[in-house]
Amino acid sequence: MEDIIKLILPDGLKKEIEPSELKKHIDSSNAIAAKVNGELKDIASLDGLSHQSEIELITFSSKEGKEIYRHSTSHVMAHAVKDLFPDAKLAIGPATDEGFYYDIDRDTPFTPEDMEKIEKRMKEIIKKNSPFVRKDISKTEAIELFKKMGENYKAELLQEIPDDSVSIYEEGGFIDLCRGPHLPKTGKVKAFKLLSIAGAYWRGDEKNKMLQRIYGTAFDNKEDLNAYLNFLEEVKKRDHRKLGRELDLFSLSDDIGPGLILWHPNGAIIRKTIEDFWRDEHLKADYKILYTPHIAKLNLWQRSGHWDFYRDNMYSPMEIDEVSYELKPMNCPFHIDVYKSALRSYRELPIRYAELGTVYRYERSGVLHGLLRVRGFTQDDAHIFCREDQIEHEILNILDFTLFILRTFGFDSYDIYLSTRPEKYVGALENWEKATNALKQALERKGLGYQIDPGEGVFYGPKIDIKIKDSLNRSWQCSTIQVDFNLPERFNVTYRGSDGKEHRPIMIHRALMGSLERFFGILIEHYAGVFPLWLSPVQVSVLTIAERHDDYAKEIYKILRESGIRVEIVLENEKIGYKIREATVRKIPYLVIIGDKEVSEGKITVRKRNGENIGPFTIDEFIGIITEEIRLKALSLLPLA
RNA sequence: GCCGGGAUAGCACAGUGGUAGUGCAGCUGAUUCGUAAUCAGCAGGUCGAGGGUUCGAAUCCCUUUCCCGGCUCCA
Repeated sequence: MEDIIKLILPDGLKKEIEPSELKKHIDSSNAIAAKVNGELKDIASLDGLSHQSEIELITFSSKEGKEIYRHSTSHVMAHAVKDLFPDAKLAIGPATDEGFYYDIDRDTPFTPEDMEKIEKRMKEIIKKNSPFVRKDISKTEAIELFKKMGENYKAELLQEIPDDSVSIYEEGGFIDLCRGPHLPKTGKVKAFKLLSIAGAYWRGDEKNKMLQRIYGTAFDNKEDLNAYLNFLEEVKKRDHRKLGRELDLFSLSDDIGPGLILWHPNGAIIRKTIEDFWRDEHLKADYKILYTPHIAKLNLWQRSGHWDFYRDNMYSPMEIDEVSYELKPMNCPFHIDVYKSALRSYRELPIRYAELGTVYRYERSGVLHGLLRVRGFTQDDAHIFCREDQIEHEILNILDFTLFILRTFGFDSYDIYLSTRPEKYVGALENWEKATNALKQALERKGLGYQIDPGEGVFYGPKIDIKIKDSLNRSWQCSTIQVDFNLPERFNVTYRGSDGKEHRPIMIHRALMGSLERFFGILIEHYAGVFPLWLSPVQVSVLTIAERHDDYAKEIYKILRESGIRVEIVLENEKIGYKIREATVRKIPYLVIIGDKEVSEGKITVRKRNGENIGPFTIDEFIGIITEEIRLKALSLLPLA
């Protein structure tokens, strides 16, 4: 048999080559590993391959390549840590989507200075360019080896590996348990950076010991590393907590309590604008708007099952006239009660109740985070009561509606997940089947790509989650659509069918933005605080050059205000440069400049947020332009005017 | 909740045991000015809270609240 290798180059090009030519291709493509007949292998293992095989060369540019690259870097880091701190015990050190980490057990915590030392040592290890050498040994041998080295976490991991033979990797005298593959040599690591230290439980279980996790990232060139570090800077600049303070949008107060948001006027007007939009669109989509109380009798929550399933997230009951009441963590039982306030006919269905419902949930103190994770928040909630045969159609409607709302804010790329039946569930298997299929069908009919999250559904029904991608391509989960068989059962919700008998409706829970607080936080970061005109707290600022222009400016201001524009006027005794700077820092979309020229012509000059000057306009022309931009909810300032 | 770090004027920060500081913001005055910061003066602090050590604590110790980075969890 002829020795032919089917080679797949990193760019996807296929070639048939002689084994002797392989090395040349590896070198020229800068491959760091290879897939042999679909299995990931070290470069070194390719030597002497003489049979017909298919070899795909892997470089950093592929997802697998990055993973191998960063995983190897984490080994180098562990090596450096062991060199500097021999008492440290190693746990696990995998690659992540953006980098890598290594969990380490050591009595004294690592300091930023330690990180510098570790980085320095890593550079030395990389400079030595020692090869990563794989060795296959028996499991018992391996356990003994790691026990002797004092690496009891590794020994524990080994106990659970079912195979008899395991692989270890050695590099410059440093040995680690590892499935591989790895870079051929440490010198392949071209650019890396240690980023942070944090606590992490051994195996992610809070009952276990807290270890120290060192995070880092690695790239195959300095430019990409720097680009990534710049991205992290950009994320910091956009932090909604920072922008929230700078733009005076919201605050948290020690005196009020953690996880409870104060919406300042600038944030509140944005929220009001979003709420108005939300309500208008819901009415158009044939939803009915509800308002319901913030507390209800404990009994209600017992009946709904929340008291059993959700108690950890609920606040302690309060006694009112010897009856226990609970702060609501969800809106559903209230909507059910409204449904039940009358006898319902099959002709009425679907009934769609929507509410901007404020709920309170206990979140552990360590997880609170600005607007993104809070204890009191307003859900853009709705519950749809429908017949079984209406589910698919309703889901289709909701999907359209959701994507429309999200697109309005500039979110047009999504990851969609379909979560199926978990181990603990209620309801008949057959219903689960039907509902899951209805969700699938709807997604497929919309041509929406989705992933299945097996077993990740809620105990009462399957669900669709939509994760949006923001302008930095980060994913956020906001929208959720959940089918529920449980609550209609528990509350004995019925409708009268065409047969005159009682039937059980299906309930669909759905939220589009999720929580207004969280969505607002995401919006702030998505826009970097530069809100589109329709959302901007101050849409136009009228600035004067000198005091003699005040009267004319006040007239302009009055006209704008009376046209429904959110406008302010700055009559301060300051130079125009100062006023423009102040307005620019506050990211105000349009500045109306009034000086001698404008007063004499009876017109206005406009400076756009991006620094561009437009005009002169008559005030009516300008109002025409911006009211149109507001009406369209345009995402960026109109290019021309 | 857990591990680590932190809290000093409205904001951003300096201050390692000996009289609490800087910049911006604020107030007052001067300046009347054409596209990202005019100048001068003034005022502003229980140094997160409580306790302790000390002749003396923003500084050292303990407790506590809150914040930050993670873990776990989630909208």
